[in-house]
Amino acid sequence: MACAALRILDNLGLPDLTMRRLAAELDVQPSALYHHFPNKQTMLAELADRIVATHGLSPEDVPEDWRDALRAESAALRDGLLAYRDGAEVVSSTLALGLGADAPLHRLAGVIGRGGFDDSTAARASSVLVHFVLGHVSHEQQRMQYDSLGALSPELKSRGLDDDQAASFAFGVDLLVGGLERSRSRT
Amino acid sequence: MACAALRILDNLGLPDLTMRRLAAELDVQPSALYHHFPNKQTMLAELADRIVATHGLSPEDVPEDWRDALRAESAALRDGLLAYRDGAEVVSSTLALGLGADAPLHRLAGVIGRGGFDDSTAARASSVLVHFVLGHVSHEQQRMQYDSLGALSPELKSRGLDDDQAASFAFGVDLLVGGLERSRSRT
DNA sequence: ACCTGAACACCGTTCAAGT
DNA sequence: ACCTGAACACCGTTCAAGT
Repeated sequence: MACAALRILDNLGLPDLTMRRLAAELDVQPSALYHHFPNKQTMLAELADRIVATHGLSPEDVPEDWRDALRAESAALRDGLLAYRDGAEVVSSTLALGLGADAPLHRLAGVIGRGGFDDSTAARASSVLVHFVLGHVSHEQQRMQYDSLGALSPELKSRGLDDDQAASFAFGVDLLVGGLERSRSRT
Repeated sequence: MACAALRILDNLGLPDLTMRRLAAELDVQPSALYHHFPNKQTMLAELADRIVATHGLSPEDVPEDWRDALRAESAALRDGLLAYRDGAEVVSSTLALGLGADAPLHRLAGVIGRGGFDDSTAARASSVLVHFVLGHVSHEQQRMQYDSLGALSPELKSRGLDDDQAASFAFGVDLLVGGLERSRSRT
C-alpha cells in the first residue's frame, strides 16, 4: 500500500502522487483509500516516516567522536532523502505540519547530547541542522529534476556537480559542528 | 493585482490562494489572469519577491560589525516573512524552484563577504542561513495557524512563546556566526 | 492589449449502498 | 471491515470570440 505510493513518488514525482492515481495503482476506487487514511496528508506522513527510516546507520558504523557521528548521521539522512524522488519535500512538509518524520531530529539531538551539550541546546542545534539538510536536499532534487528535463548538454554541466553538492553539504554541516564546538569553549 | 493576492494570502492563507479566487477578488474571469502571468507559480514568485523586498533594513541601521550585521539582517528577514501569513512557505517554494526570492541570499552573502570571507564561503554560508531562516519561520507560522485554530487554552501556552521562538531563532543564527568565526581562526 | 464564456482534464473528499 | 458508484465542490489552464 505505502509501497505503491513510494513507487508513484519515485517514478512520477510528488505532484503526480494523487489519491486517484494511487487508487488506480492499487486497482481500487479512490474512496477505498479513506478506509486506510483519514486524508492525503496522513498518507504522505506515513511515506515521510518510511523515507527517514531508511537512513538507518547501523550502530557499529556510528563513530564514537560526536563530531564525526554528527557528520555521518547527516550524510546518512541526506542519502535517505535522495533515495526517493522529491523525498526532501515530502519529509519537509510532513515535519512542518507536525505529522511525523521527526526521527532524524531526535537521532541528531541524541548525538549532540553525547557531545556534552544540554538538552535544550541539543534540540535547537539539531533543528537547525535538519532545516539545513532539508533545504539543501530539496534544492538538490529540484535541480536534478530540472536537469533531467534536458536543458543544454546536461552531462557537460553536471560533470562533477555531484561532488559540488556533496562538498557544499559537508560545508554546511561543518559550519554547524564548528559553531557548536565554539559555543562550548566560550562558556 | 499583486496586492489583491497578498490580501488573500494574509486573510485566508496559501491553500486558499487560488487563481479562481484571485480572479473573483479582481472581479474578472480566471482566464484573464493568464494575460498577466504565464502560470500560478510565476504569480507566486512575484509575491515572494515582494515579501522579501519588505525586509528592507535601511543602510544606516546596518551595524558595521559583520556579525551584528548578519544578526540584524537575519532578524529583518524573519520579520519580513512573518509579516504575511504563510510568507515563509511562499518564499521557500519560490526559492526552491529557482524562480526568484533570492535577494536575501545575496544580501546575506554580501554581509559575510564584508567579514573577510571569500565568495564561495560567503555564498555557501548565506545559503545555510537562509535554509535555516525559512525552515524556522515556516515552523513558526505553522504553529501560529495551529494555535489560532483554537486548541485548549491557547493563551496559556503561547504566553512567552514568542520570546521562545525569537530566542531559538537567535540561537540558530549565533550558531552559524560562531561557525563562521571559527572557520576563519582555524585557517 | 485585455477580457469573456465555455470547456478540458483533472483534484480531495463524502456517503449511501453493497459483501 | 472493506469496497463500489456516484456525486459534490472545487482546481489550473486553454482557446475561440469579442472590444
